[in-house]
Amino acid sequence: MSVLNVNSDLNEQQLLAVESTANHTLVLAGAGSGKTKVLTHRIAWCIETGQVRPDSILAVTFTNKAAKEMQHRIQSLIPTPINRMWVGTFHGIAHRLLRMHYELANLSPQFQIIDTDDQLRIIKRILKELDFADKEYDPKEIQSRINFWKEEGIRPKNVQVEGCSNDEMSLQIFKEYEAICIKSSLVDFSELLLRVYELFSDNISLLETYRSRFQHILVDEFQDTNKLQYRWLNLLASQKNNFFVVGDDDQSIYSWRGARVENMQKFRKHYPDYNLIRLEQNYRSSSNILSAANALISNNPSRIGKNLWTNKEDGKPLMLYSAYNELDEARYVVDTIESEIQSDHEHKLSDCAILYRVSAQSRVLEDALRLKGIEYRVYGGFRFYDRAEIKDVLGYLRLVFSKNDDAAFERVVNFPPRGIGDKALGAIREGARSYNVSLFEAAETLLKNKELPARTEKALNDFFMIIENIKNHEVIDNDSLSELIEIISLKSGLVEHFKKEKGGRGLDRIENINELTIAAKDFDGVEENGILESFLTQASLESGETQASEGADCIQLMTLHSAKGLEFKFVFILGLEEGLFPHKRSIGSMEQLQEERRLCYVGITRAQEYLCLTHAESRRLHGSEYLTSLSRFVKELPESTIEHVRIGGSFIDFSNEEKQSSEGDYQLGQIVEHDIFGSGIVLALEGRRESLRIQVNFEDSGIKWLVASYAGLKKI
DNA sequence: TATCCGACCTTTTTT
DNA sequence: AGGTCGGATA
Repeated sequence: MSVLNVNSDLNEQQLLAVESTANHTLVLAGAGSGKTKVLTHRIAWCIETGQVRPDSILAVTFTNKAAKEMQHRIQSLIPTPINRMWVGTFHGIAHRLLRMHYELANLSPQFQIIDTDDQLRIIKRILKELDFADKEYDPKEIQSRINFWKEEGIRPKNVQVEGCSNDEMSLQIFKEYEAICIKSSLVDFSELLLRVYELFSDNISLLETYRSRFQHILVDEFQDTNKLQYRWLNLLASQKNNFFVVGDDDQSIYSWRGARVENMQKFRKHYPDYNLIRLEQNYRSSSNILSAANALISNNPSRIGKNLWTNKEDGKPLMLYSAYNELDEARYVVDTIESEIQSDHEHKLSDCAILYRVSAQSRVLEDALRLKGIEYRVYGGFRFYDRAEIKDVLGYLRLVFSKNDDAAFERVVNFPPRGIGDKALGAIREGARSYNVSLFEAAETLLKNKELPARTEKALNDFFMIIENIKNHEVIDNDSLSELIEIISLKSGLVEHFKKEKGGRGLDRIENINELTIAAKDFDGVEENGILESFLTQASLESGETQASEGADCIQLMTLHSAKGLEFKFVFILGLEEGLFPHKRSIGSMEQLQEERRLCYVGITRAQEYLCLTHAESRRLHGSEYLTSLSRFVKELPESTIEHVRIGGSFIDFSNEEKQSSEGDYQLGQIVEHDIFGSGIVLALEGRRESLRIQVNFEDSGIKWLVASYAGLKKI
């Protein structure tokens, strides 16, 4: 099929984008408007019309999944092999560049990527060593502070401290952290990006090489780029390069992890000759669903602005169900799936998604689905390579690979427990610092010099024996990674340890280790150096989406965040209540509230034919029960698109339960007045009757916890 | 050194 | 409710 034919099924706007001849193009692509289609067709078109060779194209995405899908879709459009094209995530591409230019980037050739967990471990260790223990500092907070700095492109030497003691001490940790990373050749996620940025800005000739190599740079989900990623792209994309970005400001839902929608405005400023193309025809949703989405998002004042339209029929109205509580809500959703969807053989279970704001909401649903024997799959949550047992095995693997991997040493030296506690570890760290060697080498030295108590000495010797044992096997079968992992899981005592774990949890873990062995089989028999490296890289850069049930036909459960980019015939959005959605942590700020609204917009626009919204009048969350009020987002939807579902017979079933206490007098979001503090908004309720405590955000006096029976609050 | 118990906290997630 | 963390205890 020729590309011209392929392009013939594009609409006018899509075609303009695909064949845009401007050097810089910003495509404002509404939900369901064929964003990926435009991106893939453009690449296909560029190659096929002979304008560009695949290896002068750089296409950047945010997830590995998106990268793979893009590659796949392009290849299905054109016969030219595209494996020399650079398609990948920011991190994947950065990693590739650093491996190629490690010397210029001041890295050792065998630098290791560490993940969030390893990073936190290092920070905790630093805190302990610097004796910050007495102060109430949260390692996680420091971690995000450090990553925030890095994502701003800031090194410790560039930090401007403004007399804030918290910052000062974070800076001290930052310095120490950087020293450790340099010493042990560790690179964290934000470091990957920052290094490449510095690599390019410090080596103009290298930058020029890549500028002329990557004639075309394309970016997906541009609204999700952070500051550093933008600077990175901006460096690479000179005025001469062809820079093509696709994004939707209305779907920006990741500002909390550094995404900057403003990058879309920046693009317009940096590339003034840019060509702006709006994709506004929606091919996904029925007209009712789209009207609801449009009405909702129009309440956000700061938008670039676009209006999605469709030539589809009105379709079914949106259903709004008012549940008595979260159990009733789950029951209604599951019943509806059973009666409306499962009964019709035209429909597959996988056409159907249940979306919610917080992952804690999935429990009740899972229970209800299991009760009915309906297959389901929960997306997100724990990722495969993040599981503790997987990281344990990988820890051994890393240590076998490199003695100098301190993070791996710490993880594994006393796991499974073999009597090397804090004290022994402290001595080893001390030794490592004074001899300026790795922990592993320090331990060896301590052992040689007989500086340790007999018990520790024996334990440590055992540990070295294990590592030695594993290594010997490696020599025999050095082309079988899966075998090596099997040997590790046995010799390390991990499997034995997990077998003893109570509650069946351990068997799951062993199962996961087996899966890791299977994943490693892909690398078996590859006659190439650095197999271990590439396996470890895959483990740290990819989340391991390979769940057995992925292809199975089942109901899809996920948070609204993880639903972005997907579409389903039937969508249920649950928990439309003030305080839950919009979440109470976002209610206080205009910016965050707008982001919640965009999240709701993302949710609504996932639906093709059928959309059901629910809220529960009473909800049990974190152990206590709250009375709720309907989400403002529902009130922003046009009444004409909504049908209210009457509460079914099940209401009676629940009325037998213990009656709600009078805590119901207060609702989240309610305005109250206090004699001294003035007026404020109820943020949270806890306990009941005389022990009921209320958290109120007072206009003048800030957030306070009050005991309801003493406070004498007046409802307004 | 390992384990158990109570205090505390609780949005969203990719690399 | 359920997980994590730190201190106290075996």
